Amino acid sequence: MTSEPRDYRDTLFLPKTDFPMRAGLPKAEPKWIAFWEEQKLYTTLREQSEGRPTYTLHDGPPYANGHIHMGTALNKILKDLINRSHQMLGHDANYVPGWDCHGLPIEWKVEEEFRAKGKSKDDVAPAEFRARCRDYAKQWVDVQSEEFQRLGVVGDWDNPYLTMRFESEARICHELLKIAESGQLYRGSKPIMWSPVEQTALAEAEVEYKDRKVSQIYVRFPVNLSGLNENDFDYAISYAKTNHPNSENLQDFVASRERDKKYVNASVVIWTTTPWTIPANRAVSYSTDIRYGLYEITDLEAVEFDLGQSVGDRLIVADDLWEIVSKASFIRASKRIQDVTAEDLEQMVLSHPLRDMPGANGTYHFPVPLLAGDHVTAEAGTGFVHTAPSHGEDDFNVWMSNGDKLASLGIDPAVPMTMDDKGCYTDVMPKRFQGLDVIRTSGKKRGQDGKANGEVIKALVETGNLLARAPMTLRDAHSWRSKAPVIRRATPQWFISMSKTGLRDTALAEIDKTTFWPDRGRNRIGTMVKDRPDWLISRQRSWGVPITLIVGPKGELHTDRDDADAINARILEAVREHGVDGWFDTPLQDLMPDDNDDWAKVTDILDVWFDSGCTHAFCLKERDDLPDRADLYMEGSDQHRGWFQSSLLESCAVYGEAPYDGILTHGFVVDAKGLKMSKSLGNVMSPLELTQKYGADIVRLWVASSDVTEEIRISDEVIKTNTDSYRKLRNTLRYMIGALDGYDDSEAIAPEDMPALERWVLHRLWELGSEHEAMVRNHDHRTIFSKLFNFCTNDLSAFYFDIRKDALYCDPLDSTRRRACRTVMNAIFERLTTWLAPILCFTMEEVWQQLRPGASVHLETFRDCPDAWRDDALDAHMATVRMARDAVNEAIEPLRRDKVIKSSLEAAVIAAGPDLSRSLSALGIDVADRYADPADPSDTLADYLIVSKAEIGQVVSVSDLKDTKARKCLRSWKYFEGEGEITPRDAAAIGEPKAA
RNA sequence: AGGCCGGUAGCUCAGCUGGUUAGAGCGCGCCCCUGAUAAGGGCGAGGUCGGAAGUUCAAGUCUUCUUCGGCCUACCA
Repeated sequence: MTSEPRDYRDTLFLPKTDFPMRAGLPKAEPKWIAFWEEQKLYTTLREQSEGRPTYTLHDGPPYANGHIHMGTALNKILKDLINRSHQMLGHDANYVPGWDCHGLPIEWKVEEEFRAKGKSKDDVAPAEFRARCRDYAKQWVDVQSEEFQRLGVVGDWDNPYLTMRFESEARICHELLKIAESGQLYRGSKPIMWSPVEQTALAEAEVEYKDRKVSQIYVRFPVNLSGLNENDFDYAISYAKTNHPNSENLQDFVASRERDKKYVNASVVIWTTTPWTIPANRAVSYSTDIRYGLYEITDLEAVEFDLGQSVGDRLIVADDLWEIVSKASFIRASKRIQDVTAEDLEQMVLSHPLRDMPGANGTYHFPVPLLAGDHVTAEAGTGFVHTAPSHGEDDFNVWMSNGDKLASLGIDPAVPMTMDDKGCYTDVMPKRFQGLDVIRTSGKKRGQDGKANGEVIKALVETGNLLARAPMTLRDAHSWRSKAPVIRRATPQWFISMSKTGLRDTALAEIDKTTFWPDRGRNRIGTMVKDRPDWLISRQRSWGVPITLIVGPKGELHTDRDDADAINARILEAVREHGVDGWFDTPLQDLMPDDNDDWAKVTDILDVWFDSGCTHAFCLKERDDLPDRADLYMEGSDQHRGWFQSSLLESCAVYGEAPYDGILTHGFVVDAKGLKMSKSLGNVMSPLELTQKYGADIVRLWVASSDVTEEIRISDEVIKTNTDSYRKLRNTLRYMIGALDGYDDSEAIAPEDMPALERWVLHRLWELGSEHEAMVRNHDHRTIFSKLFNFCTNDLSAFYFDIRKDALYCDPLDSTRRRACRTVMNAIFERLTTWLAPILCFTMEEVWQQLRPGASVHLETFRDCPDAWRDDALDAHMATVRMARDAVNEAIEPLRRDKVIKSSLEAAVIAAGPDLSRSLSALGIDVADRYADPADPSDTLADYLIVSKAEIGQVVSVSDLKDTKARKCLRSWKYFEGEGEITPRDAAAIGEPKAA
C-alpha cells in the first residue's frame, strides 16, 4: 500500500514578512524624507531632547556656488553620522547647517551675467550688483540644501545660517570693530597683483600666464667701502700694527681690513627682467646655500658702444652662473680671486646703483643691505636677487623678516609706495622718474611697455652700473580680462596683528587644549599658526562685508575717538537694517555727525575667511538654541589653513579662546588609483548620480566603511562592494523581521532561563554595546560598521540563525528555546536597528516601521546592554564548540563534493577537539541524539553541528545516514531512529500523537 | 621647492609598545541547499606588507634613501 507522503510544510512556523528583499532605494528614500517631514522629525528631536546635555557639531559653511560634489557629500554625511550618533547616545545634538555666501567666485559669475547682457561692472550700480550677488548665492543655497537633504542629512534646514544674512553681516562688522578697539588692527602695505589697465587688484585666479617680451638687465651694486681704496686699507693696517701692537682687537681689526681690501672696486651683480623696479630697490638677497666667487675682469670684448665695466673691475657672482654672466657682459677673460663667504656677505653693505645718478639729489644715499633668503636659487640670474619690497611678495617677505638687521643699519623698514594706481611712479621717486608709466594704460599701445623701463636703463647707463641688457621672453602674469600685463605693487592693506596683544600665543595655547582627530592635526595647525604672518583681511572687491572703519586725516581710526560707541551703534544699525549696502550707502555725516572733516569711510571689504571665521559669533553665540562654543568642528584637512584657523584667530582675538573643544579632519575623495578627481582626468563621480542609481544609503555606507582620516577612494568597484554589504545587512534584518512575526513581550524568556546559545548572543551584544559608545565618541564609524557587519555575517547569519532555523521552524511554538530565540532576536533587532540608524538612516527607518510602526527610529536612543549579559566563560566554551564545528564542516566537505552527502543533515559525525566535552557540559549541550522532552527540547551537539547525529571521539569523521535504519523526518528533514514519519519533537509541535 | 600625511590580498579595512606558517569581510572559484530563495550554508585559491639599503638573534612594525599619491604653502627675480 503506497500513499503520497504527507507534506508537512504547512505545519512549519516559517518566517513571515512582506518586507521586500530588494530595497529600491532611489524610489523609497524620498518617501521616507516625506515621512520625516510629516513627523516634523527635526522639531520633535529638539523638543524631545530638551534639557539633555548638548552636543554641538558646528557646520563649516560650504561655498554657495554650484552643485554638491563627492567631497561635500562625504563631509555632510560624516557630520550626519556624528550628529545622529550623539543624539541617540542621549545628547541634544542640534545641527544648524550654514553657507558661505560672499566672495570672488560669485562676484565673477555675476559679472559674467552682466557681461552677457552687454554691461560691464562699471555700468551697474554697486547696490544692484550686490543685490544680484545675493540672489545668486541664495539660489545655490536652496539647491544645495535640497541635495544635502536628499542624502538624509538631518538639521535645521528651514533656518540655516548664512554669512550674507543682514544679522550675520552686522555681527561680522561688530567683531571687526571689537578687534579694532582692542588695538590688534593696523593699516600696513603689501605688494599685490595689480592691473594698471583696469586699475584694480587681482586675485591669483584672475591672472593667466603667457609669454611676454621683456628687457633683462644685469646691474651691479658697488660694495660700499665709504670710498676707501687699497692704499687706505694698507695704511690703516700698518698704522694699527705700529701704534696699537698690544691691542686685544688688533687681530680682528686687521682681518676685517684685509677682507674689505679685497672688495675695493667690487660689485655684487643682480639680474632682473623688471628694470622699472630698480628705483624701488632697497636690498639684495642671497642664499646661504650658494657658493659665490669674487671675479676680476682681465679682458673685455671690443664693442661699438660704451661699456660700464672695465678691466680690473671685480664682480661677485654665484660660481655656477659666472660663465653665463661673463658671457652676457662681454667679458672675454677673468680670474677668480677668492671665495665670497656667507659671513662676508652678511657683513657687506652695498650702494644703490642709482646713487650717483644725475638728478637723484641724494634720494639713493641709503645703505643697501644683503639679506639671506630661501627664495634665492642658482638656477638663473646671478645668485643674487634684487629686492624691491614694494614690488614682489618674496622681496616683501625677506624685507619684513629682517627687521633686526635693518634696524642695526639704521634703515627705515617702512615699505615705500613707489607706484600709483595707474602704474606710474609717485613723488617719492626722484623728479626724472615721477609720473613715468610701466605699462601703457590707454590708446593703441595699451598693455605695451611704458616709459619707466627705458628711463631706468638710461639712468643705469649714466651711472655705469648696467653690465648688460638683452631682450628675452618669459611667462608672466596677465589680466585675464584685459590681457594686459600685471604688475606687483604695494598698496595699503588692513592687518590683524599676530603679536600686538599676543594673539599668536593665545592661539597656540588654545591649540594645546583642543582635542584633535587624528592627533597629527594639532601639529599641522600649530606649525602654521606659529609661522604665519599677520592676517591680511582687506580686499579691494565688491561682494563682501565692508571694513566698517572711518579713518581720520592722520590715519587714525574712529574706534579711538571718544564718540566711538555712538558711531559704532549707527554703523551696526545701518548694516542690520540694510545689509552691507547700509555701510556703502549711508553718508559719512550720518554715521559721524561731528568733527568729520577729512575723515573717510574705508571702501575695502573683508577677506571671506574673516566672514567664516565669525560663524561661531553670529551662529553659535547669537542663536538661543545653541551653546556659545562648539564641541566639534569637522572639515577636510585643507581647513587647517582655512576655517579652523580663521575661526581660531578671530575667536582668540575677540574672546581670548578657541570656539571649539575638538577638531576632526577628513581626507579628500580620490579615484580608484588614488588620484584626485578632476574634469580633465574624467574620473569625477557625482553623489547625486549615485543616489539616483543606488540610493543615498549606499553612499552613506561608503562613508561609514571608509577610513576618512586618509584619502578616501571611490570607484564603481567600491560602490559595488558597499551594495553587496548593504544587501547582506538588509537580508539579516529581513530574516529577523520574519522570525519575529507576531512577537509579543509576553513570550519573553528571562536570560537565566535561556539556552547557552541565546546567552552567548546576549554576551556578544554586550560586547558590541560596551565598545559602541567609545567608538561613537571617538568618531570611529568605520569600526562600528565593520564590527556590526561581521556580527551579522559571522555570528548571526552563518552561526546563530543557521543553527536556530530548526528550532524556529520546527519546535513547538511555546518551547523554551524557540521563545528564547525570539526574545533574543527582538533584543538584537532593537540594538542593530538603532546602531545602524545613523548610517543607514533610510533603511533602518523602513526596518523599524515593520515591527514598531509609528514614531521614527531616529527618535530612539541606543539600547542598554546590561553587564549581566556578560559571560566570558560561556564565550570561551562557545569558541571551543565553534572550532569543533569548523572541523566537522571541513570533514563533511569532501563527502559533499563526491556527492555522497548533500545536506549536512544526512550526516552522522564524530566531533573532536580539545576540551570539547568539558565545554559542552558547561554549556548544557547534550550529546544524546534525541530530546529528553520532545515538547520542550533542549540543545544537542547535533543541533550545533546541523547534522542528524553527533558523538564525541578522538578523530573527526563523517558517515552517511541515508542507507542506515535511520529515516528522514518529513517535517524537520532530520534523520532519526524510531517509528513514524516525523520525530517526537515534530509530533509534539503539531500536536499530533506519534503517527503509527 | 618646503611642511604634514599615506602606500598591507582584486576591493574596503585589522595588525598595540619589533617575536610563532600576515588577519577579517566582500569579491572570485568549486560545492550544497531550495522551508531567508533575485536569498542561505560549506570549502578553497589569492599578499616577496610600494622599492632599496641598514639596525637587530628577529622588521609589515625602527632608521635612511627612493618612488607613487593626497592636502597645504611657495616659486618662476
